[in-house]
Amino acid sequence: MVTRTRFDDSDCPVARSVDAIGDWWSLLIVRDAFDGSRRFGEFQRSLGVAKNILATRLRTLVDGGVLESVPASDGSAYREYVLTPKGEALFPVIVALRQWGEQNFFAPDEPHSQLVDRRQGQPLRPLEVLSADGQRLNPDDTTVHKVSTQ
Amino acid sequence: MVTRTRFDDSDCPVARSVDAIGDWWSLLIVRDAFDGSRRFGEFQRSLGVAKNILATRLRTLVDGGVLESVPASDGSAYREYVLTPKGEALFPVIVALRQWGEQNFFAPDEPHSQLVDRRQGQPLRPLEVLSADGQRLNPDDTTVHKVSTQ
DNA sequence: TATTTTGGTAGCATGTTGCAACCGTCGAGG
DNA sequence: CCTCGACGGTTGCAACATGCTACCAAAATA
Repeated sequence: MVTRTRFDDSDCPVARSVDAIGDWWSLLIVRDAFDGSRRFGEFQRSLGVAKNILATRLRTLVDGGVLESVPASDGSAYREYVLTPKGEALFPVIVALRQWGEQNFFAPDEPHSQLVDRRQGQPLRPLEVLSADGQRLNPDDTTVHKVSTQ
Repeated sequence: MVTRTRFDDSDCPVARSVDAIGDWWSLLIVRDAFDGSRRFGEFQRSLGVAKNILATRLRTLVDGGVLESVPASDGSAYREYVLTPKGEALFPVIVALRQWGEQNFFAPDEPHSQLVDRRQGQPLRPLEVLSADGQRLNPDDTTVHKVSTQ
């Protein structure tokens, strides 16, 4: 089990997010789910993870509301794991990780899998952090505002 | 040590990213670094992590090119840990995690720390995944394009 | 010079991961 | 039906990672 409740009381959203999906396999499971994996065996073959680990991770993600266990779409008696709306909301996280990886871990000519617009077949535009009025922001342009109790 | 080289040969950028920063503490260290933490003790007090763990994480992040160990800015003989350009490029990842946490782990009226535009004091605009021509994309609008060897 | 702070390391208990073996259920073929 | 392989796990155990505490040297402070 992944039971790290140290920061459940944290007021930092990053900490709670990391608490939910911040281990090695969970993010890759979510990536595969975006990629179309649904069945236990699909995740297992794709990730090469031990079955007991996968089972506990899937349980944790289901308990955390990221995945949902639903009857198999092909009519069989098996079950499938699909992203909930909360899980789908992780899309920008996965895209951000993907773009960071592309830019920092691959030589310019090195082949890698690429996420593309299904319509145009074009790679995506790099994510931009924008202010409320649409200005591009760098880390230095932002600051953490501590909310005491409100 | 964090020695998970299982996916070093993976062609998926997400896997390589997760390999570099996908453990529980690394992302929180990076978050604190964006937040202004520089010294060993700052990270330790902020995170409440054991010192040996923090030491190994900092070493791993420095080895991975995310952080850099530089002489202390106050002229003392100590050293500081600052983000490299590669580390600064994680900004969208942290913002994405923060926004996901805000939207999914806090009651509407529950107080939490907030990242704001330093100029306006306004919270940031939610990240958007855009196609090359600027259209907003949902997960279903994208697909992974496998690059074989090119 | 004495004392505290800083930034670690060492040892050990505990928790987590991962491999392999096992096992009940499902589904297809005959 | 009946059998046999695939599916989706669980269990036991070994190896490894994590975390707590104690300790320590160098740097700052008084």
